[in-house]
Amino acid sequence: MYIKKTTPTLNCGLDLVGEVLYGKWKIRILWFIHNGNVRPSELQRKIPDVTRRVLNVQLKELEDHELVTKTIYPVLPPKVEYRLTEFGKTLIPLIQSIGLWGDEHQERLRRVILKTNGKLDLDDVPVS
Amino acid sequence: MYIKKTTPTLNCGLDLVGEVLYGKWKIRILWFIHNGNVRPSELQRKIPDVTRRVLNVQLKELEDHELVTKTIYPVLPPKVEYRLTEFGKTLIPLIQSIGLWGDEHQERLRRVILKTNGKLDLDDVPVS
DNA sequence: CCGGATCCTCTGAGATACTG
DNA sequence: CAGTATCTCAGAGGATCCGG
Repeated sequence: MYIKKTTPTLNCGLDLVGEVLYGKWKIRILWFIHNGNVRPSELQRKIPDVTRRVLNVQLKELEDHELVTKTIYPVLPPKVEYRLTEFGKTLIPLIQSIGLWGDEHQERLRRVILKTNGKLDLDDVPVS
Repeated sequence: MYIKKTTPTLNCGLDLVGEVLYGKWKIRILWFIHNGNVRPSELQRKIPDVTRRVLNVQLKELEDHELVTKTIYPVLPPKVEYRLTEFGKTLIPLIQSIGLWGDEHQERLRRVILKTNGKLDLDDVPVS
């Protein structure tokens, strides 16, 4: 899940949040970082579908938006760590609530999503 | 602000929420509908930047996902009303929390967003 | 282990015009 | 007032390769 940039006019709080959370993997990244320092390679293992390039791009944006900080250790092999800023941490409860809501309504959500996507499991559909 | 479809594998609640909230205007639509019945023309006045086509597409998806219901009155001129389902209503507190967080951190958010976008309001910048 | 640069794909969403 | 059909396009994000 991710939130995407949209509004030309940034009036309400909802718009502003959209700006900083925009990006396909932002929310997941924040979630995985939320308890401790994380290295890029760990992140990639946790989120296997994202490529390194995109991961870096989105981390950079999160950094620019002051939600995470990046620490570079001048060692060999290179070591980099990300962690949430205090500001970033204030976002975690929200992400958690959203995740909880999703968990609570998991069955219904799966049902309506499947219904809509038309990705019915053809395996289960009788030919009749 | 909007949440976009993403995850091929729908494992956690976060992913599921992403599926149903995916769409550039979904969250705003839900927000505007959240206290009462709303007609398409009203929605468009509230969200002037969206086109009728896209509005219809997203409303249809919200309907398919059982977050809103559509009522068609067989009268002339045509009259249509949308309202939240009970399921849809359970989502409102989350949207509200996000909006509140955005409002609370409004100034900081504007700052970092402007900094990043580089879209400084040239009007307000003294020539000096 | 880490990041950056290039190239390419794909699809959501805008514009427009037409019907009931 | 409400809905649908085409056409088009930007740009987010994926694939790959290379360099420190």
